[in-house]
Amino acid sequence: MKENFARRPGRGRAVAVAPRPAPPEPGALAAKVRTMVPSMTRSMQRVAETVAGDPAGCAALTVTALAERTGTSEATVVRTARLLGYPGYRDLRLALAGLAAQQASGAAPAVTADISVDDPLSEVVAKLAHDEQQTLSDTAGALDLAQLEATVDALAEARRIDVYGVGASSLVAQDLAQKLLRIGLIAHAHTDPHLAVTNAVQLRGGDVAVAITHSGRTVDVIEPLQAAFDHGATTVAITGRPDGEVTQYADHVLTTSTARESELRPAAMSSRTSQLLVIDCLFIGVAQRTYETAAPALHASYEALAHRHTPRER
Amino acid sequence: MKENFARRPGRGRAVAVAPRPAPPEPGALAAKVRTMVPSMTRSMQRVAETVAGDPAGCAALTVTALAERTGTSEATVVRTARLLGYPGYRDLRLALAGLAAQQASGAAPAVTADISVDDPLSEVVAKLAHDEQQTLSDTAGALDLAQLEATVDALAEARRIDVYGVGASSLVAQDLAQKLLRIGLIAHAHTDPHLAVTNAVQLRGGDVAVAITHSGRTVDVIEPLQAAFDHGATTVAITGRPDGEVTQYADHVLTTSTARESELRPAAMSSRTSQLLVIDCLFIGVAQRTYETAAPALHASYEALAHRHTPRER
DNA sequence: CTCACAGGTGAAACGTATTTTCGACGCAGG
DNA sequence: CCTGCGTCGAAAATACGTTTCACCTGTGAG
Repeated sequence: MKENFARRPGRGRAVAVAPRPAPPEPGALAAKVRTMVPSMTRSMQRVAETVAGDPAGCAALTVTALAERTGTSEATVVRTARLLGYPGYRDLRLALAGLAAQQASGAAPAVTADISVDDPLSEVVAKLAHDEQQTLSDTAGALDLAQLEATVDALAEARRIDVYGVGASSLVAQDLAQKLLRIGLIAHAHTDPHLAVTNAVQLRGGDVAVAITHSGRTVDVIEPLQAAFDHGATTVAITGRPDGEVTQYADHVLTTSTARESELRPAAMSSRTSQLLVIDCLFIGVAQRTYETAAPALHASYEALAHRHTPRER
Repeated sequence: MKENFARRPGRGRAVAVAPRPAPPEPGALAAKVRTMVPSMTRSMQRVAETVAGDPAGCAALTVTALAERTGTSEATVVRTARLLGYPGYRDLRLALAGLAAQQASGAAPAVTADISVDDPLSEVVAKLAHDEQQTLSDTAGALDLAQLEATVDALAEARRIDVYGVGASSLVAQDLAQKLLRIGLIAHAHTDPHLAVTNAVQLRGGDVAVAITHSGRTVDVIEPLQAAFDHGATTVAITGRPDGEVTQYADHVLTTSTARESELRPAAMSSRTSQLLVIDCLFIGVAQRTYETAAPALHASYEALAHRHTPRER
């Protein structure tokens, strides 16, 4: 496309289409429309106003469709786009899509309310996601890095690691054990309180015991931790209640945070998110410190599972 | 396996990507790219990553230009756009413009860097928390509400519910089963593939089977789901790969999203966050629908555990 | 080692959307 | 009524997006 010197010379206003007069604006389109409208012909005004009134809708339209909708022709639509500072309709349309996305995202009214019985599912999803995100930032912000570091160091050099958790926390305990096993450490999660105590008394200095309990008062978890503590193991408590009984027997305490709970959303639910974040931090921390052995171990465990997947597809 | 699905004639197989799988999303594009990239061919991956890396820049490009920039052909670009859920490149471009506008206005630089071996712990915590938050919004944004609703309905009225998951997903499976049990449903999580199949063949119409697998290709989970499917149960797949084999035997597919993975952060890690959010949504949804029985059941299970906590409080 | 096959890939044909051209029409002032 | 000026849209011209199809590459069987 050659230079457009054949442009109409008569109208001084319509010079918006010089080589590059101004970069097409992102969202200040409505304003542009307002300032330009007076200098437009009737047909162009219709187009401009339609576009400004419903960016999202118009972004979905082709020139032809928009022309029909405004009762004008394609040529007029293109002319309007030019007047608004875009090289052509295609670019106006792009800007329109951007504008639509902006005002759509701006319309996020922040969902902090509780989940209620008659919330539609879309609301439930939004609220849950929001709550968990909140829990994550709370946890990350409140984590005691010194305690975390100490725990990581202890884990990285442990001869053997026991993890205690019952109920909802048992899953978190298993998650931690699984992860540590994957990088070559000797870790075991105990769900049965009797077996947990039985194992705990086998621990000695250099071993690590981790207790996970949201309430900090779960006896089934406190007992094995105490046993481990008494036998000289390094003990760690991951709990939402730093003042709970469990911390009495813990060398290191990692505090998880609690989200607002409601009838439909028991505390166990949000505490899990928080606990898992702490677990992940521990895992990464340990993996970093034992990178030489962790990396190949991770790889090996991945390889070992490959044949358990269906072969085809990429 | 036999083809005894004549009982339910209307049942479609392998239709996870039907004519209109999901309306093209506005901003959840980066997430979509991540979930789809693994199932893409090399050339398509290049296109998808270029597009995800510089939405603003790419929005200004024509098919031809983008093809050249990625060293591929127009055909590949269009194919990629299709795979991402858009009718064609034109619409992908529109979405790109929207995304660009969004992140321009958001202006949040975000710490998206990978976690590396020598990051200090404070950095690790921040990055992990951020990544998981990202995963949560991605998942929430990409969740197919219709599928979710259908699943919730099926679960709420199920005579019996079986959940399959192995490895990291087994914890998620257990979590779901635990939660459903708490509100009075008959749910069981199967970790042992043999037992899972054995149980699956006992299912019949009105029962629900849920398979959880990030890869979508875990045979130990696919087999029981197929057995359940063949026996007339309503089947649900929770997977990060909507094109995986598991979806062939699933009446409803719930897609989880995938975060960027790195050497220190295997995919299983972020998929868990995503899976758990889906689980929670299912749980709340079911609890809402069965509120009359769910509320007292929740209360009862809470009471039952009270004596397991140390009496004193601070 | 060769062959046949499956699937990914891009060149080019094809159809559609956008842009440009050009003449018709309306209107004001001679 | 004619003339000049400017708006407007139909249709031609072009750019762009989409589809087709043949090639190429890698793979598994003979």
